[in-house]
Amino acid sequence: MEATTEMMNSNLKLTNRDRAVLMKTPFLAGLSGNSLIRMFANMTVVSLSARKSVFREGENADALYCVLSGYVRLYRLNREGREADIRICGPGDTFAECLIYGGNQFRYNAQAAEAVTLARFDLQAVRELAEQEKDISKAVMTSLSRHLLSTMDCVANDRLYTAPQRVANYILARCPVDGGPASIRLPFQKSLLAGMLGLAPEALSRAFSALRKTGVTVRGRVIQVVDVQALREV
Amino acid sequence: MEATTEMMNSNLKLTNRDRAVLMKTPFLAGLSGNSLIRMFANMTVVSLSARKSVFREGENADALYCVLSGYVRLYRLNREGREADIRICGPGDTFAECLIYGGNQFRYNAQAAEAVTLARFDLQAVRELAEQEKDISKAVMTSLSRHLLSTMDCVANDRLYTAPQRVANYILARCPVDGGPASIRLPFQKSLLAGMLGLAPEALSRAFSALRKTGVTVRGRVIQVVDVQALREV
DNA sequence: CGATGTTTTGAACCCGGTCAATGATTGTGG
DNA sequence: CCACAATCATTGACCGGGTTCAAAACATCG
Repeated sequence: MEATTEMMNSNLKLTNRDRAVLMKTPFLAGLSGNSLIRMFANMTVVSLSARKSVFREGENADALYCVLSGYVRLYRLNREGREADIRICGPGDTFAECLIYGGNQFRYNAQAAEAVTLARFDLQAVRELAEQEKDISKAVMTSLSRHLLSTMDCVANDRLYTAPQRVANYILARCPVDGGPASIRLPFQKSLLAGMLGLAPEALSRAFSALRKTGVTVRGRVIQVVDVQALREV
Repeated sequence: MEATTEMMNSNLKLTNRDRAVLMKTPFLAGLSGNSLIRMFANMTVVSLSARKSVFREGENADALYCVLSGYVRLYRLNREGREADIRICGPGDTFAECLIYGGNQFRYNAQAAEAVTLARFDLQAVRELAEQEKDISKAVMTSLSRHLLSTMDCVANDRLYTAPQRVANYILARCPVDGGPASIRLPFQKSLLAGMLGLAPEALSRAFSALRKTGVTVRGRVIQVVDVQALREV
């Protein structure tokens, strides 16, 4: 709408790093050279600054996306305008791929949680490619399957565990070691983690302080765990 | 384990009704005659009485299922043994299809909520068919997409709405009319609906009585709505 | 008509949301 | 490089929705 000078929707060439991310996603990994070329032919690179909208619920769906860098929030609104995150997509994650065979409208809002670059694939083109090339349909199925399993995990986590337990699960899933001390660094702001776990930011804060007695210390984005095994007991 | 005399795991012929259900699922609808025959060749019919387990989390995944009649609960357990439903599958629903390209172990428990008959498809055989036949891979993608969208709906519902609102949503989604009075019949026990909405049975009961003042009356499995439009305001 | 399983209701409790105020970080322009 | 603004994170107080446990009312089925 308004003619701002800030960068957005600019079509750029892939950097080497972006290209490496792209090749490792389930969505493109394992494609033959030919399929890869055809996918790239229907791809554009999109850069968005923080808080910009990628698309909104109800809009006509013309593309699916793959995150190259940064994080994207998928969320839905209720009538009063409260937001609930459905998924947080980071580098390598694909979103809106469920629309290849699932309808023609976006079913949720997508917003850049920070500055992001995305690979944008034309939906209709991917539909046609998936019909023709077996390795592409296989990649779509793999991507959909993973995505579905993780969303089912999300439902189960919401329903089974309390806030401190969900935070502990998150930390444990990212700890490189099986026992003893560990340290991880959050790849994004805490408010984003809160939404991802289905919590208000305040609840995440309280969960962290509740975990202090289990040997979890948080300073900025760095989380240190005294004993991974002990955290597993929570 | 024990040698009971009750019917279970008996391989039966399809009834006409079961066959009709099967042909309308996204998983088989739209298949060519040839693909259909090959799918049927890898299918067996399984009957289970209420509360019997179809499979358990962690078991080696060798099949996917399509519900022909009755309802199946997909749920997960926490360490203390509390259960949380992830999905309720009714006639025409497919489950464990995410394992075609998503791993070799069941990721949740599946249990017959009542007497059920299921179509059981060998997972490895479907994998191979999906590689060969384009219409089969397309059916798999369609099924996965729908399933994913509905699971994302579930996350959003859990996070956005209160118990009475979720119940109202459930009723509204099943009301044949847009306004005025309506009446629907629950296809299963209330405790199953409770789990489906992420509630304890008591909470569902209270939600129903909270909806009385909005013109919702419940008698047994029959739910009557005075004014559908009014219910939409909740 | 008992016997078993299901639903409802009541009471107590607790988790997490909301609001408000204070601290900590980050970013920006002088 | 510092000072200020803006955003983000933490903490406290409060409240409400939902769970849990226990008991009573209802259904269902033999």
